[in-house]
Amino acid sequence: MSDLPPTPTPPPATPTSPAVAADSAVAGGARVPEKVSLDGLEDKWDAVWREQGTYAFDRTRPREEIFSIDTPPPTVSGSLHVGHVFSYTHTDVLARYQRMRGREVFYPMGWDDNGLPTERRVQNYYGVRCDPSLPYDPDFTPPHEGTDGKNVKAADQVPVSRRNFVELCERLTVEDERQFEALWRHLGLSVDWSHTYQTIDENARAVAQTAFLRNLARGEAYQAEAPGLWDVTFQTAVAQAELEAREYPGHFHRVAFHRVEADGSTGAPIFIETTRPELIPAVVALVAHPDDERYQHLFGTTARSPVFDIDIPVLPHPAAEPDKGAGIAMCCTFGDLTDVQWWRELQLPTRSVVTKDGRLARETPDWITTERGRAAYAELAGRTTTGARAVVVEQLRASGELEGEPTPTLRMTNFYEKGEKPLEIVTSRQWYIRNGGRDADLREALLARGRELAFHPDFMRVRYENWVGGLNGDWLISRQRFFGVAIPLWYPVREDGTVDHDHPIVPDESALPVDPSSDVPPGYTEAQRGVPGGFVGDPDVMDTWATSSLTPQVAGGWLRDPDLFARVFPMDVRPQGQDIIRTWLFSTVVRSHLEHGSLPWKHAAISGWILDPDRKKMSKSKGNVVTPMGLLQEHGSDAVRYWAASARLGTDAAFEIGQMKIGRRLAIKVLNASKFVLGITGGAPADPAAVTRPVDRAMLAALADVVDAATQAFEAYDHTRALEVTETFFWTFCDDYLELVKDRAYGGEHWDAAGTASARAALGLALDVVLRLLAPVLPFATEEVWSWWREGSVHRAPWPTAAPLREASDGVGPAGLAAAGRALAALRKVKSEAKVSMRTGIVRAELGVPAADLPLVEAAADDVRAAGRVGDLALGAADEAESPDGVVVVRAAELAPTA
RNA sequence: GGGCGAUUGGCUCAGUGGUAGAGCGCCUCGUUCACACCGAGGAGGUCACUGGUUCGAACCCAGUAUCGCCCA
Repeated sequence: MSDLPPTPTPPPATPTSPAVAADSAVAGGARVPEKVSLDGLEDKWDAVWREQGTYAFDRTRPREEIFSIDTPPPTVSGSLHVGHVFSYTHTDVLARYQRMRGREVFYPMGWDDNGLPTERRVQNYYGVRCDPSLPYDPDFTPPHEGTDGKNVKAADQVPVSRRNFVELCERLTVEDERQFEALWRHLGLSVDWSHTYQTIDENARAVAQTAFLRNLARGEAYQAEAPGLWDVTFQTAVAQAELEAREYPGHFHRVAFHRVEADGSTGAPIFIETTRPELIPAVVALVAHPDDERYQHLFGTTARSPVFDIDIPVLPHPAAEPDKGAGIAMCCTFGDLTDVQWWRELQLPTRSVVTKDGRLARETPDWITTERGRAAYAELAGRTTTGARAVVVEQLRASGELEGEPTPTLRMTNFYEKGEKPLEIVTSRQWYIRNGGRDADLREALLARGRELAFHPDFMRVRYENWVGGLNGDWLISRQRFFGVAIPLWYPVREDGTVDHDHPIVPDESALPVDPSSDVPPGYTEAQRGVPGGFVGDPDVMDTWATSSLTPQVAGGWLRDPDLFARVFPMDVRPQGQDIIRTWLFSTVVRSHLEHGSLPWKHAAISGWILDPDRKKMSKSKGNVVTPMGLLQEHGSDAVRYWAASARLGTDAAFEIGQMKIGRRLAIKVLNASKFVLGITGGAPADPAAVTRPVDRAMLAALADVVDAATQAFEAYDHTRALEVTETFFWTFCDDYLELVKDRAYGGEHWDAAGTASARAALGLALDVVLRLLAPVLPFATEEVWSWWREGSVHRAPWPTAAPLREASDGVGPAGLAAAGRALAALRKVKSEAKVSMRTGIVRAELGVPAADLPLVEAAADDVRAAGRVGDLALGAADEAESPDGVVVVRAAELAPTA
């Protein structure tokens, strides 16, 4: 009985509503406004929810009663767009359902202010730039406070310490966060706003550094000097997950290498094709496929490079592609990842010419020994790769070692996702965390975690598996950037002034977070920074994903609040976009697996894209974004939420104003139908035992089925199905049931009291249940109606169950409502085709009802007669011939004369 | 090149073996006694294509095409 309405008590005054003064109190205690409206409900109810702590998380509840959500922290320096509203609504709908099911929902909100976007924004807003070598200045005042969007030139930016930079970031993002919070509140997210975090705040830094140090202690984090992808614009190493392959135009150059005979003389040319002739000075081998007939005789011999006269071996390797170019390739250190593979597997020497700024080394390499080679290189020194390429092509042409003219080509090239120049491969010392990319056992363990995780929709798991299966190295977490969580290490400086990277100095966990550029390691003094016998701080920061991969720990209070953490972790669900399965989702699984030996959550709810009308992904760069707040204000939050909730997880959805209008219509209908029902029942307690009429019982039986279907759908993370079945029922309830019972529910002398009581009780029961079913999607309209006659929030009311409705329907099936509805439709059709008002009376009508439905319609005959305004209604059984489609046939109807 | 998803009325989408569905839009009409941010009725589809399995296929199987995304 718990979800039947309790005895209503007078609702509390709601001074926030100007409509209250005009409320009309009706018998039974309901206070329904004369005129209902959606306008202003967002502000009204946000204020009430805030004041009442409706969504406050009760941390005393045990783990099994808690539903915890690992909310995606939006990037605060970016702007919110419709896609955010879309996916965050999916999460909120789920949160509200779980809350009504009795789970205490842990629903925090984070702000992602760590990383490159914020770095750029702070630079421009305050006119500063981060220089980690500087000491912290507690009295620093930035040169600007907002620069109206103008960029401050790098030369004019004042260098500040990392700690000062972080402080400015926190200052700047306060305003961003206020605006985000205002939007989320307006949208109706049931977040507990006392649980917020920033990915750069002290707690997040402490968590990220602690996790890293523990990875280090267990051998899961390590440093290596190795060739890696490098962005020459940002001058930082880039991880595999940040790659983006793009088509990039170039030219194939057919270039002659030369066979070196046993006596040292050069012989026949060996032609290779390359798009990067400027790397010829870095050549270390020629490589062909071991089975390639054309080059069998060359394997094991020596070849000499054009122009630079570098002698190199000709070697077989299966990664060479016989049908690509000439089938034999030059291996340089390093042109691409295949070069790295050859270099590693064939144990070739390292001859690097491209430096970290994307230019060729200024010193002529010592492996170029001939005079013409050294002269040629001198012309390249210090040039960009593009500039050097043009020079080399001229040199090849001059020496006759270029065959024919370069032919244009378009090939896939690796870019940093935020970069505009192709990535180079540069050797540097970097930190890595093991992620299974170089370890089959770990990879298998992480794949098993993927199978353990419930993806919604399930097929999204494939993306995880593809990514994990395709990893070709560990996770590179160090970045040569300035703003971010510092790598919490120092290194001893040897007496000769060189840095001893092999013996990092580790802070105590209790000291975290630390900034090695301004904090001093244990046992040292600031005076020893950078001097022989002293120390230096690691200048790098961690990849932003190295912090984001710990959002469950950051939000859940790992380290700082073990009691809370034990109650919320592992979390129940991670909601996120499909685009960051390989980054955010995967890296979070890695960290949790390594640190906790478990999944970070049980479910992953993956939202799709928002597509514009041209089926293109909506994005800022395409200039087709809509301001979310404007959208909410124009259509109403419930309407926009309805649109979002109409799209299933994992499915791309069209940005459709029309769908929002439908949502708005539904929300208004909820207000109006509720007003009507409460106007009749007065909000009096609905007694299930009073429901005696078959059609009333049938309606409740149908509603019971809807409750089951909606509940089942929500449990399967299918909010769309839940909404659909509820919405369909609700419209039938309004269009057919309300019309059928209207007259009887009003009562009057021609109705017996029991019939009127039955209708009123059924209306009251149904309204109560339907509001609760719709509450997750339409939190404002349902709360508004709830407040008219109930105490407390509908969002803390228990989710309905079918059993009490079935009990009230007393064994009557759900078919009676639809059958009576079809009879009513037949009468409406008569009027519609006669082009008369629905209020027109029918003196006499005879309906042919399919035999199976006949008893059902007969049981509701009084209601059908009243709703159709029929004086004399005759019902007969229609056979297959008369009604082949099972419709109700009008055998005869005599319309009353219109007034 | 590999993988995943999609292809159903003008539009947006449901529908996983048993006589094609919804909403919007459209057409016709009505109405202010819950609802004009309204109501009623109607028209409209050989379910992308080709084979196959089956008594029966939008649905299962094989292949093809187109679109989108992910990975090479």
